[in-house]
Amino acid sequence: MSQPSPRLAAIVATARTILENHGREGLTMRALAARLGMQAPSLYKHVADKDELEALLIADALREMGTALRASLDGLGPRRPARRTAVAALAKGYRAWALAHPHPYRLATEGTLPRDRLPVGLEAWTAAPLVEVAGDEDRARAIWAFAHGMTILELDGRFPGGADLDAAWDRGVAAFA
Amino acid sequence: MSQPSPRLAAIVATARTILENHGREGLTMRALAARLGMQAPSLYKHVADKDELEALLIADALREMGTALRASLDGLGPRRPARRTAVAALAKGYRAWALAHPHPYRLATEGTLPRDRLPVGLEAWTAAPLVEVAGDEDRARAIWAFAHGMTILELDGRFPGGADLDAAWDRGVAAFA
DNA sequence: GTCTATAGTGGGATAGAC
DNA sequence: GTCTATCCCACTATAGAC
Repeated sequence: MSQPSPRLAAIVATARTILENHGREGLTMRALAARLGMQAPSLYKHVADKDELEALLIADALREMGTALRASLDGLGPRRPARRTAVAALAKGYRAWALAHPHPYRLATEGTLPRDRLPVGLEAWTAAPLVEVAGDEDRARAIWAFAHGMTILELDGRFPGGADLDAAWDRGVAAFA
Repeated sequence: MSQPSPRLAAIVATARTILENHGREGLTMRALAARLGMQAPSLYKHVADKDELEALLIADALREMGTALRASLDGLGPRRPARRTAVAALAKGYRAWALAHPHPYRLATEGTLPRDRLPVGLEAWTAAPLVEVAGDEDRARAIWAFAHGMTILELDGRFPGGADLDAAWDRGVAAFA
């Protein structure tokens, strides 16, 4: 594992800022270069292509999500919580991270995951807290589908204006407890 | 309500074919015109812009989804089924339609819904079977989120290769029964 | 490692003649 | 309602000089 050059780290950090502020479509090689005070072609000395840059951003997002999920469980204290308590905590942490970082969340969860370009084991590491709490993989997948569905539908403005999304989340958490 | 011209109907039908075969990105005004044996600018005599064309396709998809959901319930016979039975039937019909028409499903469920350009009441009509079966709107939203999450994650290849998705669906259906 | 220049691709949309 | 001609935009990526 070689350390990334500081220059590359700066590029990724700036790309993340643009992603947060302007979404995936706003993240162009030109915009990124301009913000770094360089020309777009120069970026290709640091990154093979745009897909590689996106993969780096996805990896960052997955690491942050995994950290957020673990922090949610840590907040419950040292004793092993009831499953419903744990699922509720994970759901809360999941939703909170996604709403705080909608564009990185989309990048990391929509479309095909570039598994070839991600660190080995990262995807599983991110999901591990949920798998552990759910008890088995089938339930974990169902809970994840519920959480992702609620999140992406909320981000896309799919629920009616007056919808009580807290209540819908509670229904799902209760169902899977 | 004026009837659409037969020409417009043909344009939408051809657009649907391209969408089914090549996805949203494959549906360009040029490709559509070529398939119709005309030039791209001519399309603008029938449609204001590409967004309007997409809205027509979304409306078609919503009508088909609503029809498919109703057919799923009709298949259960004249007697009022138990909720779990009804939810299972809706889930099966929902997933089947989406897998049979992945690109129209994506178009109709991903991103912002152009409500201004859709027939009034269509969105609610599509969702009505689920709302009725669920009993209340919070549960309906939770079930929809689960179904959409399962569907879109499956379409995006997000589950591991060996995942038993039938089992995950069953878990969700059972949870919401 | 940065630059300039530019290739190559693709897209949505309009003007005006017929 | 269709055509031709065309504009404008934006993007990724490469070549070669410095």
